[in-house]
Amino acid sequence: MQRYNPKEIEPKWQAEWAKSGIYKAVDFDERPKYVMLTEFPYPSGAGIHIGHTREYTYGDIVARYKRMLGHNVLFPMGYDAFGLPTENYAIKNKVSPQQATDVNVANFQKQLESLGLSIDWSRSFRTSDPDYYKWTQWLFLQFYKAGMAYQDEIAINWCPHCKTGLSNEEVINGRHERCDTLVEKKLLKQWLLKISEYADRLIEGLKTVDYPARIADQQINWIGRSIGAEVDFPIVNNDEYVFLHGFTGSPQSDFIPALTARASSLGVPYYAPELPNTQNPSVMEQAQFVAASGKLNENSVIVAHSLGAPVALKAIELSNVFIKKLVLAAGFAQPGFADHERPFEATFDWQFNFEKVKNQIGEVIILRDSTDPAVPAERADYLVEKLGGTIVDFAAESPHICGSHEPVVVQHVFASLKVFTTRPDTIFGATFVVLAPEHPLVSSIVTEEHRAAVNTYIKAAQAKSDIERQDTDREKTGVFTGSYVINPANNAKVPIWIADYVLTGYGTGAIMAVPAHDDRDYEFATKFDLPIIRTVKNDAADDEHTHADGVLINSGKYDGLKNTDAKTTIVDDLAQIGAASKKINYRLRDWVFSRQHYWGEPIPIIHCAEHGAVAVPDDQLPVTLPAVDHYEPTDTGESPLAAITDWVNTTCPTCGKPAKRETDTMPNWAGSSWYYLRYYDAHNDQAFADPKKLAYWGAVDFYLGGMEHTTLHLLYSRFWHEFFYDHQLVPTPEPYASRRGQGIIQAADGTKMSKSKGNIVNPTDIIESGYGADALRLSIAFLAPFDQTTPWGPEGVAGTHRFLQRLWGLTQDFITRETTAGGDALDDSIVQADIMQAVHKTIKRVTSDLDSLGFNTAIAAQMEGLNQLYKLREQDEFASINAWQVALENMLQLAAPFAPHTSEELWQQLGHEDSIHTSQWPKYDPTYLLSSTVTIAVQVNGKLRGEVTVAVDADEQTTVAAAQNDAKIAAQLAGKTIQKTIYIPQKIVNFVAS
RNA sequence: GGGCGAGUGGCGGAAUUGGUAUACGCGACGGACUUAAAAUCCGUUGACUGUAAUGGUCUUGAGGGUUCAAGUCCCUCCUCGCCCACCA
Repeated sequence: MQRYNPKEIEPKWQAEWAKSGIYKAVDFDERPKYVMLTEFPYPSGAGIHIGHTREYTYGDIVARYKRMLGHNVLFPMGYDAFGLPTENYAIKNKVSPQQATDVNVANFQKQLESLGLSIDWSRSFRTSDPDYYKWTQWLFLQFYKAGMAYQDEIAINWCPHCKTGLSNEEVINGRHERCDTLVEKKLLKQWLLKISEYADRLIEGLKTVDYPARIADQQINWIGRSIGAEVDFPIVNNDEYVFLHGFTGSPQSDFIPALTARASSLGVPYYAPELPNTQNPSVMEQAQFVAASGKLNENSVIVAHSLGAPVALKAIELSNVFIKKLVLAAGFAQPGFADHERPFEATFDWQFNFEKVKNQIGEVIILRDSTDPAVPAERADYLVEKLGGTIVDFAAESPHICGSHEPVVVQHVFASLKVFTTRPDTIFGATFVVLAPEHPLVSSIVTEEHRAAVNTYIKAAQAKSDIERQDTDREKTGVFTGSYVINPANNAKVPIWIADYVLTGYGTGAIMAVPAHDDRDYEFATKFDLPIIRTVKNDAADDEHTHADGVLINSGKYDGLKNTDAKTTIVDDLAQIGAASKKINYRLRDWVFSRQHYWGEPIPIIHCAEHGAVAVPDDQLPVTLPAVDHYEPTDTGESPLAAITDWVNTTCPTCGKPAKRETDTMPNWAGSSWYYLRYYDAHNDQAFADPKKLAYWGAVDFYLGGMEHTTLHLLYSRFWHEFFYDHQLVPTPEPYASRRGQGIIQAADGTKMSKSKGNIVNPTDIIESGYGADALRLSIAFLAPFDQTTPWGPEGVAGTHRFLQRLWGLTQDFITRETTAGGDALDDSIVQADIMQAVHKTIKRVTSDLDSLGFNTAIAAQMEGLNQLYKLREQDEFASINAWQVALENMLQLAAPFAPHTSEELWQQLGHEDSIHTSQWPKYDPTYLLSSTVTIAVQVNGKLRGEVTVAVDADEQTTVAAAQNDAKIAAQLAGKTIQKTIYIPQKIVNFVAS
């Protein structure tokens, strides 16, 4: 009899499998396809750890199981090779990152092979291969060409240790997720991807895939969709308004009353004259009238409608004063008014000293109505040409901007502060507003009296780290600006404060503070003694997540309304006067895509003085990394590539003139955002993958990975894939049909495994110690449910090793048995049935456990089955040869996904020439499970008092009688009357007695 | 503060729709084999109790409830883990 020696059989079968290629996935095969994907590893210098082993063992078990069920399984593996750790390792060891990667990958590959994984290595690649990153660059350019990749100078997260910018997702609790360094803010020109444009799609798509709730919830939470409104709070200032009506108009016509109403509510001075001879106007006469009014000065905001425009321009020219702002609504300064007989043209020469007028106006806004039948669109272009300023295109309430509200006009006339709120129902309780210290309006609204205090506060806020600023336990701080806004709901004048509890990056960077219904505002109001007005009775809703049925109070005409209804009603009403609009905000920010490091994919863009950022043409891809000696990161926010002038200097693809390459590289999340697709066609040099192969393999059937990637890689790759789908690059809207996260393995004491604690267990050591890969795989899979975090120590391997030895021993005993022929001994029929029952019970359990990813219980079932077979062996010593042969074969097949080497070896020793791994998964036969008797638990008053064995088809009467007659039960029932008998067939009898 | 999940022997963990709690394994203890140890094999192993029986009582974080019957369902509370977090 051979001894069980995994050290001998494991390498033997690994070599054999590699030779026969049984794990190669076949493109376009007729069997149903199954893509089993596990996250590819980052090839660090440390080699694989126990977490890799857990993930890949699970993946391999599923891959092997599906293969035996008859699927065309693709179980691929590659390397996520770009990134900081390799670069750091290379710098430290004075080798190139390419060389370091070669060494590390070779080591990983060896270790992964020693686990006996059924990977199709022919499809392997590294993200740092130019053949691969050519397509990463090409795909980036698809984003760029679609306007989804853009450059912006923004304050980004900067890791001072790694000397690179980071995305929001890479910052955990204010620290870089990789090195735990406190993140700083740095103003840098960055490439960004517009992931925020896919916010809704990323939420909606989750409904179509099979993800556990905790993964879906985490992504939804991260995207952070908030439904609310933007509300304009007019700023109280020293503006003085002049409203000039148009031809045949008056201060009562069109939108002028809306303006005067707003001005009165603001309590600011305004002048809205009736111009002379409105039915037969002379522009010069009207302009002289305005100029002579004495109402024009440096605080003037002039609003002119239609013919009021030339009147205003001439009046400014005549008055010789500087005015603050000019708003022209459907204005013009040339002849050609399509709708009238133009009686005024004769009285006006249409000659302006535009040079002079332009210098007399601070700000010009030209409102152009797209539905205007009277004033041609070019009139506005002419005005901008002569006066400068900006054109605002919109569709008016009534053509030629003659509506009675015209909210767009109102918005552009009065300076206002935009806030975002999810609680517009509480607006009557908004007793102050708060700006983030970085808000762009701060410097223009702060009064001289408060400027010094405000500046001090802003400086202090900037000096604080994000960690400090986001510490919720910190006491509220803030400073008054001296300015006020008008609450548009009740026209109350409320103060503007600055405080760092308002964040610049979210919403509008400004809030309306409702201390009665928001904890933070309450804290602030209490500290600075600001008024608190309760406006919703029974309000349990501090944010949009809860929807209590509160009723409005202290809210004017809205009193008595349910607050959930008031949210809509109030916004709708405010929208009427241009003071609010519905708005959805997301916590998700655009993806900062630039890294200032060498070891990454160069961003394939060329900057030309004339043509700006130009995409590198497809035929010039890949833009390869230059081979250089020095590539250390700089502290300046500039990539080390910038110093390699030979590489940086190039020519513009558009004009051929000298130009410079983009020197930032991509984050290492880039290569991993599409790698699964490359496995479908790993060596294609014409496309990132052949569309036919993409169509054949489709979505990944099962993607297993780490929970820590939920809001990083998993979210990023879904975003890329959805974008690809929209651009007809991939056949499915979602990349992964099903996703699961495996649990974390902790050290035996329940703490995190870490280098510094020295409690890391190296899987290779365990394999080489003599236990072998099969025992290691079993011990990890047996440990706990696959998605549960659990402590692990190598002691468990001894247990699964024993199981394999027992499996080995029983099979060897059978092979070397002394009984030869004559397996049809007369008395073996009962044992034979027992053998088959034990095996088929095991087949049933293992199969259903595998279907539900119950790896640990699938192994327990096999152990129980084997224990039973050992007991049965004592009864017949392999007399029932045929039954034993089949039983052992089935047991080996059940073990095959878990212990591929041992099962293969024994399978072949039992006489098979083909691999067990291409054999067909055994099916359980229910007829073997039938038993002639059944044991029934008997309770008295709900307490277990005994059990009886009855025929499986015994009826209620027989069973209850048997239970009652059982000695123990009879003793319990003595002296009691049975009130009720509960009978559950095949399971239980319960006597209720007293 | 918000979201999600979990509390079962010394340990990892089992337990279809409520229906024999503690499967399977580790560890521990006892025994066989051995000069000895390892390995292997056999046995015991939730707690208390002791009338040693085919015994009794208790036991799934705590307390209450529903039910013939609760680890499982309901209510209240406690503890732990993960994710998010001054996101308006």
